[in-house]
Amino acid sequence: MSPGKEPSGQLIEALKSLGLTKYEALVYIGLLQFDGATATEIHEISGVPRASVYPVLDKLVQKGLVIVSNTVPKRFDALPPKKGIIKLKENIESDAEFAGTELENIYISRMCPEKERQELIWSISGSENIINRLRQSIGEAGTEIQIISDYDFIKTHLHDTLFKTDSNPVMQIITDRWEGEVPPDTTVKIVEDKINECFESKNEMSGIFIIDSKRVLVIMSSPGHEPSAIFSESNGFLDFFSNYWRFISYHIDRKHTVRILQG
Amino acid sequence: MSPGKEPSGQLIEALKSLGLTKYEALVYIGLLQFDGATATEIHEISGVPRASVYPVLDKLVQKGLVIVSNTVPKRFDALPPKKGIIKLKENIESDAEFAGTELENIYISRMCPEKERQELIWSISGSENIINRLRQSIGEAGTEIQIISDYDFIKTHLHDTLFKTDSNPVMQIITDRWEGEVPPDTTVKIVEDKINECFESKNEMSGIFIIDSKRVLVIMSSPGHEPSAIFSESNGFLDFFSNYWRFISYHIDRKHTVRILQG
DNA sequence: AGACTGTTGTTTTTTTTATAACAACATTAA
DNA sequence: TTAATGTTGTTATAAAAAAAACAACAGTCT
Repeated sequence: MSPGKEPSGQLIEALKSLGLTKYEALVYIGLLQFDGATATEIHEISGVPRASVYPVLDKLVQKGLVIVSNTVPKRFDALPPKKGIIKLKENIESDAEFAGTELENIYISRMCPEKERQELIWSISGSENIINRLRQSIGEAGTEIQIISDYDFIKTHLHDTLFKTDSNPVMQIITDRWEGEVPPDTTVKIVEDKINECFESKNEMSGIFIIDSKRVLVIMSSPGHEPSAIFSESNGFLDFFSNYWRFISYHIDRKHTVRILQG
Repeated sequence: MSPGKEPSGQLIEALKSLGLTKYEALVYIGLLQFDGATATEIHEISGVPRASVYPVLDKLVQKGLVIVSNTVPKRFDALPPKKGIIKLKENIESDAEFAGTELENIYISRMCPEKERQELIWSISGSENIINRLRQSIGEAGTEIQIISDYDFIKTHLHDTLFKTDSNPVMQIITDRWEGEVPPDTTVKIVEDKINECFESKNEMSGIFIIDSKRVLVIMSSPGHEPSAIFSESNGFLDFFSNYWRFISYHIDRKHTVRILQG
């Protein structure tokens, strides 16, 4: 029995996060390669110690990923991968549902010092988390959105969000270029030369987003590091960035070649 | 800081299967109760040792479930439960997708001694797994389905499947009663008295299903035990149950009051 | 006897959970 | 001012639990 090439660690990790142990993953993978194998064959294919194969198979049967023949020796048959994955996800899904309602109960009865929270400045790490928070804030915008950001970022992460706001806020966008349509109620200022000077030079900021003059999100990404962002509703913070925005807006009108698009 | 009532073990288990550790779950739950808490407060609410709170929070931040203020002391804010769960599921979903394609690759290049497998008899445990396999077999039926089962079972688990077969097989059903419509091409024999005698008395079988004279699935459920089933394409097995079916069918016509419905 | 299956214990290893100690800083009281 | 006290954030390390690995044995078949 050739052991086949052993499965990638990544695959096993993936199966682990679906609720299997390393052995369970190995045995399941082994069974997919050789449907109807005996315990000893599984041991040989998967590299799992023979004595450990039995309890592991028990668990897999229990989880409904494997069925057993009642021959001697026993033979085992694995659910095809698609169905197997669905089954594993089902188990997780039901847990997720339970946890969801349970946590919601806890959440609605929480104590929450809103007053002070507002003055705090929050850090967000990881580009995905930043994008999420940003999209949410833009989606919740009531009247006004101010943006300084390079177009690549807007295009890849924000384009749809900007068109899909419920309350049609007035948007002012300062960026380096623009493709396609401009959203309604929107002014796009395109700084054709050296946009970098404005916000990408020293401090590595790659974007400033001010929502309803009430919330700011500033993205900072220095090369090499994970991108991070700060988010606040603090007045001081807001004043600073509102001023900064006004300053930039005024500055580029005078010093740069600016093209204006109206939505 | 009142510790609040401690979260149910079930909730923590659910969150564990979503990829959190016990501590991570406790801290997240704690933060939901008291948004914007400091590490020490979290320790007090959640019961997690203070020194352990920090690395746990790191991981939660990493997973995008928590954001940090840059005050001193640091304050922490949890993603609301709905979004938190979605985020956790996203991580799992991407793993599931990866595992799915990866396993599929392994699966298509498997070696599979079909010849011998056909002669094996497989055991399936757990009612859900049994139902799944049964529904699949019925769905794949080509020409003929023979069923002996009590109507409660058919009604709760099989009703829709029987109406939705692609290839309109001829169906013969022996049962104890029937409600509503009868599927097309179907003969239902209703044994009005003592159906138990046929298949529920001693051996505790609660159903026999023969598909295309090619596969049999026999469900056995003794009270107290988990229901189990055997499934086979073995000729000997098939012969036995085909004969059994014929025997029952003949027997009840003569000894019992039978009502016949035609679909 | 020898090869193999299925089972049962018992280590070893790894991951989580728990405790302890420390430096940095702030607050209070003498 | 200094000493005493308390708090935060870190680090190291011990204990416990879960997984993984190994060893041994009885039964079965050849």
